[in-house]
Amino acid sequence: MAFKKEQFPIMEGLSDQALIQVAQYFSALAEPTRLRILNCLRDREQNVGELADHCKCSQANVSRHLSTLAKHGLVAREGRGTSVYYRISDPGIYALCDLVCGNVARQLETQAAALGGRIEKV
Amino acid sequence: MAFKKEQFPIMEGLSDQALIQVAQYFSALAEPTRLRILNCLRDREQNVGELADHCKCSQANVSRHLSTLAKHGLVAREGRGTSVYYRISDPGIYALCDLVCGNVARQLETQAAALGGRIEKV
DNA sequence: TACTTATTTGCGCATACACGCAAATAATCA
DNA sequence: TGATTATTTGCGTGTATGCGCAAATAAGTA
Repeated sequence: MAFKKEQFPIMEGLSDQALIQVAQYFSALAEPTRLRILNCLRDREQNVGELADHCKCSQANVSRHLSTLAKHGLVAREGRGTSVYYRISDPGIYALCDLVCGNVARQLETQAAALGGRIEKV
Repeated sequence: MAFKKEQFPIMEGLSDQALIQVAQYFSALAEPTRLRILNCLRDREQNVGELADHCKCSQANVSRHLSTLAKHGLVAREGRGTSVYYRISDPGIYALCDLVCGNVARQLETQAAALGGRIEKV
C-alpha cells in the first residue's frame, strides 16, 4: 500500500486512523445504489430528481446517498435555482471501479472455471 | 416530480447483478481489520495465529475475516500441518489500495486546507 | 486411543445502515 | 403573502455484520 509517510506513518503497524479512513472510503463505494448514482454522474452533472429517475430510487434515498458520497469527497454539491446539482469531484473513483470490475471479472472466471463454466459473464 | 421510471432500461451497460458484485467486493475491503490483515499478508503468507498476533485481534475474528476475504477471492487458503496459511491471491488489491490511499490523502489535504492546516498528522 | 494445538463455527448482543413514509426546509413565482 | 416544486431530514423497521465467548472440528503426537 502506497501511503504517504507524512499522512500515514508506520508501515508495519499502519495507524488505526489511516485504516479507518481507507475503510470508510471503501464503505462509501460498497453500496449498489451509490455505484449506480456515480455511474449516472460519469458523463454529466445531474440534480437529485434526475438521479432518482435514472436510479429507480426514491428522491429521499438518493439525497441521503448523495450526502454520504459528498461526506467522503466523492461528489460536489451546487444548488442552482430550486434544484441541487451533483457532480463527480474525485475522478479517481472511476479508476477504482474499473480495477474492481476487472478483479470481479477475473474472480467470476475463476469461479466459472471451478464450476465448469456454468456462470455466464456479467 | 414522480420518480417512477420502471420502463427505463437498467443502467447503461451495468446490470444490477454486476453492481452488487462490485459493491460486495468493496465491502470486503471496507473493514479496518481486514485491511490490516491484507497489509500483513503483503510480504509473506501467514497462518491464522500469526495474523491474530500482528493484528491484535482474536483468532476467531481473524478466521472469520479471512473467510470473508477468501469468499471474495482476495486470499487463498492452504493447510499445512496443524496450521492454515493464507496468502494474497488477487494482486489487484495492491493497485486498489494505492489508488484509495492517494484519494484519501488528497481528501485529507483538502480537508486540512479547509480547516486552515490544523491537521498535522492522522 | 487420548492429548495438544490450531482453526473454525454456533450463538447472542450491539451497532450500522438502507429503506419507506411523512414532515420540514429552501427557492421560485403568481 | 401563498402556492408550487425540489430537496433534506426525522423516525421506525428490518437486515447485515463485527465481536466475545464457548464449543466443535481437524491435524499431529505420545
